[in-house]
Amino acid sequence: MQLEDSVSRTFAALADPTRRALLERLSTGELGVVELARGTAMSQPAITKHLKVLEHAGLVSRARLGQRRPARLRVDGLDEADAWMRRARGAWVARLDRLESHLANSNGPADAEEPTDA
Amino acid sequence: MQLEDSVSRTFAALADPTRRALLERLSTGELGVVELARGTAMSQPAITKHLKVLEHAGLVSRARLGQRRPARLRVDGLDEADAWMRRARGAWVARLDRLESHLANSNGPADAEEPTDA
DNA sequence: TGGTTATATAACCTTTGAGTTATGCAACTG
DNA sequence: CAGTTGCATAACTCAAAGGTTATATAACCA
Repeated sequence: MQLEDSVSRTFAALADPTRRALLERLSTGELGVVELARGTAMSQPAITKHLKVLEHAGLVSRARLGQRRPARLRVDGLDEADAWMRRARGAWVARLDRLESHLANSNGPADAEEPTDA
Repeated sequence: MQLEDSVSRTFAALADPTRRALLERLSTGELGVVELARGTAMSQPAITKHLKVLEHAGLVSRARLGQRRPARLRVDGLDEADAWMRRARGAWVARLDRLESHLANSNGPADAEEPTDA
């Protein structure tokens, strides 16, 4: 996971409901590890690990505030993943549109569905 | 993974660069397993597995076309995950905005940063 | 019918992920 | 100083992810 690209790290970080819940809670303000651990039925080390994953994905940053290291959301951490999704959806929809118009124009578009390789 | 929620399945599916590459290739049209396997340096069973993950995430559907079972993109498969990201980003930005205006109005907003618990 | 092609499944291996408890360490507090 | 609090790390378990090869199934072709 260390060697993966940024988009993969972000999606992987978001793929865990526990981590998404942490992000939601952090949207109300910075919180420390112990505070995050309360109310999750999970141990403190587990939270630390999840925070490390989120930090690696660029979704949170850790501060140094005396004895505490509160986690803070990084809003732009979503940018790359969001861009990927937006681009993907755009391309897919565009293709479906082309396909529909093709279907409307000609009446024998089967060759667009049947790959030449098979 | 079977028991996970839909958003988690989608993000997990997108977290693998191989699967994202498959999706990109599928955006040019339906493709069968063997065709997808060509050019990926991966075995055919691996592709079948990835397709199953993508199908479970609602990102592709499999057709039955004679002997072949071509995979087709499902555009709306991204909807839930996209909605989560959009909602999250909205909430985060909103909070940062509140924080900034708060900082601009009063000059002692430290209590908004220091959780009462610590 | 027999052979080939497309796909799925089985069995296996290795790596990673997510969690635990126990412990260390640094910083604050009396 | 001693004690406590916040967090990190170590060492471990267990399950799942991602890949492989070998094999089964099923449809097409001659």
